[in-house]
Amino acid sequence: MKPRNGRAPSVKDVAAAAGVSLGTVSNVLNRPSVVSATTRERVERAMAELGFVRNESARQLRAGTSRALAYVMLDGGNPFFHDVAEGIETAAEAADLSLFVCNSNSRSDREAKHIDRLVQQRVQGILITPVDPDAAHLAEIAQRGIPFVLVDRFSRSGGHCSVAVDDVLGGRIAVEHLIDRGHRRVAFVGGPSSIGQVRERLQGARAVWAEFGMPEEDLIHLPTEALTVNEGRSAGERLAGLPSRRRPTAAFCANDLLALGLLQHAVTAGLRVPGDLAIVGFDDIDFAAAAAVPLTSVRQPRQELGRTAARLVLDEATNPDHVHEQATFVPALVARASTGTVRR
Amino acid sequence: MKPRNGRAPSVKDVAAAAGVSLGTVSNVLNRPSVVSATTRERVERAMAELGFVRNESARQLRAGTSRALAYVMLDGGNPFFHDVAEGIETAAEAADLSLFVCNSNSRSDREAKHIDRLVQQRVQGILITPVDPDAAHLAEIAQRGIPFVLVDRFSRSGGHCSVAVDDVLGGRIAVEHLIDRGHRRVAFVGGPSSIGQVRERLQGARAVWAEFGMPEEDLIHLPTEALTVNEGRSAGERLAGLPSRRRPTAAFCANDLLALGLLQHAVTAGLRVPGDLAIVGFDDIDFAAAAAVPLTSVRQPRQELGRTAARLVLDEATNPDHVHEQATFVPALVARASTGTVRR
DNA sequence: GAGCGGACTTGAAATGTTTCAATGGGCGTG
DNA sequence: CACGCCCATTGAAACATTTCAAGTCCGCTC
Repeated sequence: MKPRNGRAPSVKDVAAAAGVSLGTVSNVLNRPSVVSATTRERVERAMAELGFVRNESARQLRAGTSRALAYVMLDGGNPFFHDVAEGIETAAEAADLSLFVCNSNSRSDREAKHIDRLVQQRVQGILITPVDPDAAHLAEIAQRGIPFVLVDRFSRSGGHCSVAVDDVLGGRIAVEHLIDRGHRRVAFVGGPSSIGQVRERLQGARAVWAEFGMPEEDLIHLPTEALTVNEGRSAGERLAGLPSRRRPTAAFCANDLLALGLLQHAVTAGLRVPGDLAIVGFDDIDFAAAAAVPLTSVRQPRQELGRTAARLVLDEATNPDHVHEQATFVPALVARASTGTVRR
Repeated sequence: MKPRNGRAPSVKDVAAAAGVSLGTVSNVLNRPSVVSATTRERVERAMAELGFVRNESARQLRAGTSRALAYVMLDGGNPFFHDVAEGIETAAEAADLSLFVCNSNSRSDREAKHIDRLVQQRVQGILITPVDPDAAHLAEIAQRGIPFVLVDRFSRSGGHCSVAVDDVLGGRIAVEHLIDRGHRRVAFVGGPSSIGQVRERLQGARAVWAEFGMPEEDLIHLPTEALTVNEGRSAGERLAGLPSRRRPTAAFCANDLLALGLLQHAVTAGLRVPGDLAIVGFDDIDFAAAAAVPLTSVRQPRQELGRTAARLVLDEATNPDHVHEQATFVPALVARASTGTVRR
């Protein structure tokens, strides 16, 4: 490799070094089959010697198309989103695209900023788990004609693709499992209810509760400010503070982070899990199975969620006959020790 | 906003709509102060009407400089790296740069592919926690003149900046803490030893063990294949399989994921933690504190690691007098319940 | 030996910005 | 009224690539 002289070598430099024209170098790069073996080799040697690397900006500017997809995730601290991102990356890799992963950290302004940049980059498509699925800046993406898929959220309008799990059903199977195990007083831990997921999981829980003829007041909603471990702990405190006649024997948490926090508080407070308090989480992140008392959880097919979302966005990007699709997955209960015993 | 007609509007379209020249539109974008209030307003209105978004490729091509930094992380499944990424993002945001986060997942080929793409994108700088700090493709980045910082690894050669924690010291304080708590037989859980971190933490552990005059064979190395929860569990099995005279009363794990796996196995096997087995982890990820038995861990200043790395890479990118720097942070023990009691 | 066809290669245009020297217009000053 | 100055705007060049119509060369056939 030649010593750096400040400027990165361009196709022009390569062409000069190899004694061919610009067009030929470009052909070596993009249609190697049309150039003869001997020139190709000469050009490739020149590239190696100069340390040539194609300038993607210029390529993109001329070709008009970028080689990247983007995923804007809601909470980088929640492993669930990582697993989704892995699924997307798998699909992107297969399509020979880069994936830019951004993290909005549940902040709408950060989300908007990321989107802005991605649109400026002219990414081929945007996958997003939004802070608010009805936000104006989302509609703008679609209007702009950028392929775009909601991940882990439903599209109310049908104006774009979405990929999600049936959360109402998820709530149902979680609570049905608890009823099955003999619990007659159950807490639902989760909030804020501005999050659609939370509302729907609670709705499913209430529906099945009623169907089993249980009194409404025995399904207690413990609201939280966010879906984090910390909030789970604090919910634990509130739960412990309830008068014992009203205290639930089981809790269904809106996600695994809450459940882990609640579990920790319970253990610290000397409660046995599941003896004194059974716990069900949601998402089935790896840490759920790895908790000191392995956590029963409602599994979402995380990787597949990501792969499907990527498939949809690519279809929208390349297929002129694309029709928007709302992919729905069915959640499944994974029973573990945290709900292990049947109450007498 | 006008209806889409296929092509995204360019500065040329905006100029035409506003009745000004190209240059003026560009000035509105880049040096708003030099253009008069009335024209600026007219141009801005035209932009809004047309839904104009600057084409970043073209900007970058002409300006010669990108507006992005990249972090290639080693293991997206480990929250530690997330926290580092958050630190980097904070700094990037302050400098008004985008951050591309890539995940090599400990695979050298994926790492190389990511780097390749980043170089093609002409990112301003690359931060990386590499699979192998001596890999050839790392040296190439530097040769190419791209600012570049090793994160959570030491630069042996000094040919670039690095940001890391003193792992030998980390190993020392972990084991000293255990000795302090009265443990006389301790396991070191971690591997593969191709990872520098693992070697150094073990080295620190051995050093302090010897200094306290403990017999070498009572510090038992339980090697693992990776630093994951699963490997922690399997180490737990091997540990339980040891004859009781040789079985350690405490384990120091090379990271928190291992420690969480080990903790889980111990609890499942009916061991009390810390009564029967004390556990110390490393990194102090949030899940460590959130474990059912809160985990004692050696804390690394994760966010600060990231912020410092970003600072260094930006300095290298902008300051002609930049000198490479090896930033070293001091780890600190965070004692929690998993090592709670003093053995008589 | 003229003509033809195929295999490679060339050269120029085009992509959407930024930059910067040059231009124009208005206004105050002498 | 001429001059000079300043402010705002303009127009063209430059960035590194891709694309594609046109060109060159070569060997083969009749």
